[in-house]
Amino acid sequence: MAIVELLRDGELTVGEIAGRLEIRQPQASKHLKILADNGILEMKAEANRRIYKLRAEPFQSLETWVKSFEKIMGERYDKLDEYLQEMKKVEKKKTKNNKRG
Amino acid sequence: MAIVELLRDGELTVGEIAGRLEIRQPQASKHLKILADNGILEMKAEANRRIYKLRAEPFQSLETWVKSFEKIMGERYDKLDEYLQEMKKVEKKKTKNNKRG
DNA sequence: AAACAATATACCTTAATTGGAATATTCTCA
DNA sequence: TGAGAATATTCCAATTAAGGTATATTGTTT
Repeated sequence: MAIVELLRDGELTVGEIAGRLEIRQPQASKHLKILADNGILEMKAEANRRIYKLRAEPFQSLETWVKSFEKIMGERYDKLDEYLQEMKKVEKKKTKNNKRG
Repeated sequence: MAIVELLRDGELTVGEIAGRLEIRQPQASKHLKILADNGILEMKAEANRRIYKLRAEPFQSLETWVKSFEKIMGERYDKLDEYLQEMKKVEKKKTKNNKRG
């Protein structure tokens, strides 16, 4: 996640990433490999540098995924709200019959 | 993630979650606790059942986060595109002077 | 080719996560 | 109150991920 946040501002080499995150170069390489293998990052080789940057696609997919949840949760809230309205009516009736409100 | 996907369709008790995901009840409880502690789920106690459901907020935050990336990546693409146009012009000039194209 | 720079890999150690079985807790119902 | 149901907690083993150091690889420069 730190790498993803860092690359938000633009592409960087492995060494720059390691330096800014204060991790060692092999750690940076390992995490970058995993992120690239999973399609989060893309790499271009330039001389003996490897420049990594974010890929757009996973973020688009994630947004689609998140939106699908928000849609469903919104719908469910409507149902719950209706239900709660019903409950209030029932509660009032009960209260009338109770000694304490 | 399996629990989150499962709860997409509505709230469920611990036992139902364990059953549908084919995990044991203690595992379900542990994962549910972590998800609830981190604000992903909310729980309501009903007799001796605990009913878990998704909370909307983290999904909204996630969408905001994702969108901020898409916005930035979109802007960056424009810049990169301009840059690439410049590079093409430079490459053509180089090619004219090279023995091989 | 030799020295150097940047990065990737391999191997090992340590930390964190996950899963299992047993048990404690809380609630219901007779 | 006692039995049973549903869930949480504890303790332990196993798996997985992360971090370190050394070294291999690739490219550059002289």
